[in-house]
Amino acid sequence: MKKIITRFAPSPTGYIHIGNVRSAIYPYLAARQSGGRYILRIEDTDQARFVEGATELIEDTLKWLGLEWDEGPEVGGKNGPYFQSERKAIYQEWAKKLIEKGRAYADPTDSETIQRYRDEDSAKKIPYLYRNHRPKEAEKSPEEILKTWQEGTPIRFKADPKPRKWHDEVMGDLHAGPEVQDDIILIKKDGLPTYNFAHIVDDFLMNINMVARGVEYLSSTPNYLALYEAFGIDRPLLVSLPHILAPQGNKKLGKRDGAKSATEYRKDGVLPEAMLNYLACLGWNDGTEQEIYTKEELIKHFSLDHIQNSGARYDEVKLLWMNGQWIRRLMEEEGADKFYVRTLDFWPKSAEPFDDAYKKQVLSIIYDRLKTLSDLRAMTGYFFEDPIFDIEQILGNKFIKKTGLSEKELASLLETVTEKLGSLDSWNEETLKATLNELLEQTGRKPAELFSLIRISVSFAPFSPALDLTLNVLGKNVAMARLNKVKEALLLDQQ
RNA sequence: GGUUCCGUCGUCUAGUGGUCUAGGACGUCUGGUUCUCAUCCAGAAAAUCGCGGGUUCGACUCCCGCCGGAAUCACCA
Repeated sequence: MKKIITRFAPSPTGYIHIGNVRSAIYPYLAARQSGGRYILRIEDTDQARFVEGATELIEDTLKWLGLEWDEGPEVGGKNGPYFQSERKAIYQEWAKKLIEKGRAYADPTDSETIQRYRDEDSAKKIPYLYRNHRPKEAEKSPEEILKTWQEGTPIRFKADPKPRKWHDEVMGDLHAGPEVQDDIILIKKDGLPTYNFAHIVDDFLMNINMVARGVEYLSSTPNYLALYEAFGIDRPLLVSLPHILAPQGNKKLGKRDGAKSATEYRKDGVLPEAMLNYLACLGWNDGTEQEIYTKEELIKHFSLDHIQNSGARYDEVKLLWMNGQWIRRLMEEEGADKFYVRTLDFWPKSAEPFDDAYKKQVLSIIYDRLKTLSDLRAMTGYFFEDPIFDIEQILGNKFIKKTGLSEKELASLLETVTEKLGSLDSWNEETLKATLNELLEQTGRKPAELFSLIRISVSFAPFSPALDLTLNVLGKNVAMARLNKVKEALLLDQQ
């Protein structure tokens, strides 16, 4: 297999939201699968849109997802620098090569004039193409252009418009006519290159042989092809990635739709394994019926030709399902000790004074009902502090209502319970399970009735793990105290 | 408007001319797991494969037309 050398080349204009993370994931998988290289390059040529700290945000996302890069910021590499703003001289040198070949020119036309061309063409209802307005300076000799060019004057490509065909690894065989090929800007007024030019140069110098990017670049591809041709260099494998669609409508998912950053999901208790799994499988599948993939499995099974060529709708519900799957899987594979470390930021405040051993116990009986780690906050409160006491919650419970028992009778039922549980010398899962079963027999109540009464008395929660497990973790003292409190309240309320 | 791309259950998808009276997953609904919620298990509903022609003994799969959706037409990436 050919070694894929590819890159993720984001612009530091803010966080990368989940709609864009796929264009980081797929090249990573392709590179790792082939034993190639994955390069991170920061495309910061637009000074106006530059956002302080955005690079760190991007790096953070990649690290969180486990997409480590072989070259780029922090790690360096032999083809650096990896910030385009530091490569200005390189682009200018390469632009000059094009001038020498007679394929580029310095264009002094001011923006008002350009706008006028646009308006005129639009009034005439003909497609606006700058090459139809090519200035006389374009006809100067290369020597003359090189001699007089100075920063401040943009450099434009001299298009070679003709029908072009190419192959896209996702979209298949594509073609375009000359009407989309134009004299694109190579070097801007500020001396920095445009994306259109910079990525061509960088990809070549960094030996990149596969470029994956969103479909929005499809219509610019003929211009890129013309540039490769003008330089006489081989083009890399081209991979167009369809957009991820917003939950509503047919537009691509964007920050306006509330598209969160990948790392925002980390705060919400989504595991990176689940995020990676979900995003990789949104619009890709290996032809089998497998749904859950580890990173290693993704690397092994990934293939470009199984990437869907239409947009995929983002479905947070499925992401959360997948996260639940991963929580269970990791708990069962890694064990509570190891998995517990991942949950440290997600416990309710009331859990702070408790030791790790106790929280691990809670975790191990509650993990299988978590969708996100942050569910811990809402679901475990009664393990750490006495729940808010509300007698109505007991009387209003549908299972307790079903018993048809009066408050006095409920109190006496609880009396039986506390007596029996209170006499337990050894408080553990086995003895509790046995005792609860005995109580069932002794009282003649249905499990739903008796257990609901006990459950609510100790938790005041709408649900809890199995009763024997819950009681065991709470411990005898806490459980007995709460049961007694409810019992007394029922008697008091009665009078 | 020009150009280009896309079109299978509500959603993500399998499907490369016959094994498709279209398979899986999420979601929904039903039942089971001698307690709740969830997990797990079993089952159900859910796609005239965008529409219309053609090629073929046979088309979701190939061809043409149409319709619908999207992208792009910057000194942004």
